[in-house]
Amino acid sequence: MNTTNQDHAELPEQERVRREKRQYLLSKGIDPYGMAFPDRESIRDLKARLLPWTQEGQDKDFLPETPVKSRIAGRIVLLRRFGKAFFATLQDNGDRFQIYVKKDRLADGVFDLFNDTLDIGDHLGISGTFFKTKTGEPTLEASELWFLGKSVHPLPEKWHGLSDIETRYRQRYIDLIVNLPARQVFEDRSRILSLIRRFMDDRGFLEVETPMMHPSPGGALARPFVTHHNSLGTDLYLRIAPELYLKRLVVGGFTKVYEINRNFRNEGFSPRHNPEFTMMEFYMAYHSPEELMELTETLISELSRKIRQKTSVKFGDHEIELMGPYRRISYLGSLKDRFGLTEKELFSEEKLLECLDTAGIPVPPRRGGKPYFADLQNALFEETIEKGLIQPTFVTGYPKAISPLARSSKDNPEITDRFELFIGGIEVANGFMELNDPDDQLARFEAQQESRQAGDLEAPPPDLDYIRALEIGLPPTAGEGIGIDRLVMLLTEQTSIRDVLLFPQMKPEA
RNA sequence: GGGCCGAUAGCUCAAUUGGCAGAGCAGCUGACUCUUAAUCAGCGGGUUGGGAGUUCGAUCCUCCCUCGGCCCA
Repeated sequence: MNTTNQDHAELPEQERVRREKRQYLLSKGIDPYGMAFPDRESIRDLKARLLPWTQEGQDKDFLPETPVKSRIAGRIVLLRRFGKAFFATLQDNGDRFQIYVKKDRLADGVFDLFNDTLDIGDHLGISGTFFKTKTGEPTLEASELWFLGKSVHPLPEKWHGLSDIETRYRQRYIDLIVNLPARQVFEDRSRILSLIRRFMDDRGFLEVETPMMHPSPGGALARPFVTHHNSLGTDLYLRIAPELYLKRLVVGGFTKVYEINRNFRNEGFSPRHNPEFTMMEFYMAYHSPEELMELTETLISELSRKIRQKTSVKFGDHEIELMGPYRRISYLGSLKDRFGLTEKELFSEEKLLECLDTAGIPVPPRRGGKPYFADLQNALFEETIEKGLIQPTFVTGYPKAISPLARSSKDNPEITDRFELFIGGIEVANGFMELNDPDDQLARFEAQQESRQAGDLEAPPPDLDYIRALEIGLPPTAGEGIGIDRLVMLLTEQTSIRDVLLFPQMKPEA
């Protein structure tokens, strides 16, 4: 990245020429980087104000009785020169408007100065009068111009734009300028976040912020990132989940809380995984998982209506209906049906291994700390059932062995009151009745500790302060986590998580 | 970690069997005061991602590396 002012000779021609223009402006006493531009009207506001004269099918000669004037600013994204006049398209906050600059309408020398130095990419301020061209295009004719920022690096070509995926992610600022649909995804993302907050606030939830740096990782099964606190002299872990802190708050008397923030898991990237990702977790004391599911259905269909103006989305090759109620299947029941197993065979290692073999699924390794049949069941479930859950489906009745923070079901102590929501084949939400028996919780932490000692790096160590909080007493509480990035993917119809993250994680540039 | 695919001008892409690396846009020069992918005439622009090898000769074949995409674990 060469940024010196003098040594232009070695730069690519286009950048050299732009830097020379910048120097020329300076020599004429014009600041190529401009100043604040007061009394500016946004292009969005200007377009709204002009609506009476610019609606579809209106005559090009239909103009306001008294001339409409405006001061707008924006980046030049298209430029058409005509010797003694030029048309340019300004882009301001994603909105575009055409301007027309005519030599004989400007003070002496002004036209040549701008015409000789303006390039696509530059920021320009203009004061002018609204008119329509002979083809009916709403246009602002310049009476004065201001240089608001020289762009010394050329933008991608106007027609094909920027399509190189790597550059789009690494130099997102260019992507956002030239690919307006990409920009729209992030506007939608922002609106989704604000709609979710309003939805939760309207239902009496309190938004809270709990630590991102944990002395001990917990609340999920995942490898953490480690960081170091210098003055404490101890390692800290970027959180893998806020769960244990949020439930401490329910113990503390906040009966309905939620947090929307980042979690960090030390794993690889994929079209559905980024090492840091956004989750909403929320907890409702005295409520049930049943109510969580209803709330989730309402939230998702409402978001879709507000963002997409309908309740269905096109996701990859699928048309997905997001209006509830969603289909429900049972974790163990679906396995029983799929493989024709009896209740007893469902827990037989021999029988489960047979099913894996038949389905051609690799056998998971034997691990300490939890019964092997649970890992076998899970491998079967993930490979045969989960992937096919395209339309929204709640899976209920997860086994206790893979649900270390969920309460056992009253009817069957081997399964928990837990559900996961799958949409488009991906896990979007995970909720359950929280385990609030401190002795049971301690026993499950100890089982995880065994897994950990047996080499399972995803199993977290016991959190004894959390046990102490449960001893104070957690009311019966239902809690859920919703993967916000994945929800945004669905609602914006993007099949890669990187297209809903402004700056997805990338390896360092060479 | 494994497999497949990709990286060529600022951007989007070509390049026959291994034989002087091209086009459009963008840029520069000139013409042009209603264009909108403006038009017309002319000109410049490359360490073909990096390194090694085979060859008289490599964008092309072989190997290694970097980055990216998809699939798998």
